Amino acid sequence: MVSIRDVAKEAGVAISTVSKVLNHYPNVSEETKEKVNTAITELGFVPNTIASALSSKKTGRVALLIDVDRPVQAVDEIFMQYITGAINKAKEKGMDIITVFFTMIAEMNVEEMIRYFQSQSIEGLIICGFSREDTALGRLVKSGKFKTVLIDAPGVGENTSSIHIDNAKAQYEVAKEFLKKNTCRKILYISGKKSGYVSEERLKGMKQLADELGLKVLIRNGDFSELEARKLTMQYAPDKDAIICASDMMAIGAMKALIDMDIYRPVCGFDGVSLMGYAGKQMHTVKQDFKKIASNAVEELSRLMEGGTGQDIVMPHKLIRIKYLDVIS
Amino acid sequence: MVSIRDVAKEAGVAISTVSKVLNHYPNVSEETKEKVNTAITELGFVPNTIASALSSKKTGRVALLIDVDRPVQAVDEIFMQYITGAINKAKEKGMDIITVFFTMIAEMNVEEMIRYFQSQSIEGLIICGFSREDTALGRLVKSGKFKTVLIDAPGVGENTSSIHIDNAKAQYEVAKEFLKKNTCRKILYISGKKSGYVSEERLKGMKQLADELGLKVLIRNGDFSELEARKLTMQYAPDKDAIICASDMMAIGAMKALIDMDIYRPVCGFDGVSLMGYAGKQMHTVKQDFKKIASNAVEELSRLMEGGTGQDIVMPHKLIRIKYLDVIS
DNA sequence: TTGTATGCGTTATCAG
DNA sequence: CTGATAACGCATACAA
Repeated sequence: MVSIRDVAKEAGVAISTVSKVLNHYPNVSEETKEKVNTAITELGFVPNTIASALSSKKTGRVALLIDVDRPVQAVDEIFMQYITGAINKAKEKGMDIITVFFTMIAEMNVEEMIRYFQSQSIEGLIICGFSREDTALGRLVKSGKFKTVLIDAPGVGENTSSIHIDNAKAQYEVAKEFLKKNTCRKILYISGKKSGYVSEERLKGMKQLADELGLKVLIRNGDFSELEARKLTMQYAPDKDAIICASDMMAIGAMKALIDMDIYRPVCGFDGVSLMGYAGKQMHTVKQDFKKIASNAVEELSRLMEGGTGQDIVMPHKLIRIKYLDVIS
Repeated sequence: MVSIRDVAKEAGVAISTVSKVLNHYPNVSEETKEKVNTAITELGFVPNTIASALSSKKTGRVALLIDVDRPVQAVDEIFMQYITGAINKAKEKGMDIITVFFTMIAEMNVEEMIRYFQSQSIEGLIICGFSREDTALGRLVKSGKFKTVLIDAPGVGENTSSIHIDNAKAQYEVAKEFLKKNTCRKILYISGKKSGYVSEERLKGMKQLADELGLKVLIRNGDFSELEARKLTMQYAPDKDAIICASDMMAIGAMKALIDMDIYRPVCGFDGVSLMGYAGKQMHTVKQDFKKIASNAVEELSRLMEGGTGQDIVMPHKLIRIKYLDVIS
């Protein structure tokens, strides 16, 4: 392997000089800069990030933590968007990113987690799917050992930022739009998890709209499960006018149930996954740009690692309707 | 940060001794092993993988190369399976894995690719979605600079292994099973890419069956595209008895087209993605365990990196039928 | 503006 | 079986 030392020799300068041009230091004459650069290309020199990291004590490595326990396909779509968005932006910024699944650290206590990430020389974390119940992970974040960006979870602090859409507003808007097309008064609202942040936000939006329009809303928790939504629909839908769900998967479960029951009720979803195109009916939903969100999360993490302080970032959303032919073309 | 040096001091031994117990060298007395280990836990020492890698010149880092250009959802499911399978196994083996998308290296020539992976201290590659047309990537593999495992592509060599199911056999079997339930003679076979390895293998299996059963098969390339399969179905299905596709996505496209045309023909798929549950009809298909395949790929790569020589690995497959209620529960 | 020297935390070689 | 000590490739404070 050709090292900085060989480059120095070839260019007839000192090692430190090479290092300086490599890291774009000021105070290097154009002349020597050129000498070094030609030597670099001639020798095909590749800086060794490992050595660089060891010496500078800056690895630029971050971990993308993802909550994949359940093998649900539409969730795959969302996570793939997160992963591609994050990885591409990381490459662009010269950062190094590894993907870590919750299951890999599920059994660990805080100390073990810290040790694990330290041994991996991780400097920052991006967490998708953080829930209040996950106390170990929560304390890891609070420990301040790592700069952290939380996707879809609150918790802004000195070295923790949060990024998400305005879930309450989005739910309010999509439901409003949905009800404009379908005049209904008795609604079944299938919420997410009982004490989940996004679930609560969306529920808040729904309640606000219900107040404004004087709707009669029955609220049930579907746990973001397609199957659970199916059951709730079968149980409660018959005497309701419409079903509004806090996620597309639940909306699909509800729609499929309605078809099997052979009754029709309009259904409204949330997330904008392409599976909606296969559900049989075109539904209203909220489209989140997961890729962009992850991309911005990486950028925000980079800012934190450079000394910035935590902040709350709100991303835009769109109201859409998804149909099969759009999805496949 | 507490280092090996602190541990040595605490345990009252030399640095090198600590290193030896850390790496499970023989020739270390139980006594000193204990002294060192207690010191380690007391101090909460975490070995620095960066320093270790620099010194040993072994990073244990591998890259998982994935071909995500088209944003197709069922493909997401497959890639997520690959990713989780690979990452979990890598953690288990103490390897370090980064995910790289084809788009990130698409513009590079061989030299640039080599440089990129070297700068990342990558020692091995796992490639999913390699196609003959990708000459730069092909030459990267042949360069021998990195140990490589190819998923679903041929190319066994000194330091290259290949892992895949027996595509010809699987296509033969699933089509046979399918035709046992649906007595047909005139078949539309929608193949994948014209000169793709898996496509050719599957086509081979189909042809063999056609010979055996004296079927009349019209072969068309669907390019693994749902939309293309839809078009082909609309064009050719009316005077055929059944449609057999080289992928589930194309099978779904065909099925949806048939529904829209309001005619019925049995359809057979290949891959076993859960989206099949949403297609409206229960179809025959081949189930691949993508997670296990990726997991084994990592294991194989590890073997290569330890000096093993390349080999061809054939994974098992299953014939199944997917229905909605199975998918969501 | 450039060069020298030291250290980052390990591993590995070789003496003892 | 254990301990010095020289690398590994680079960054950086400091001297020139």
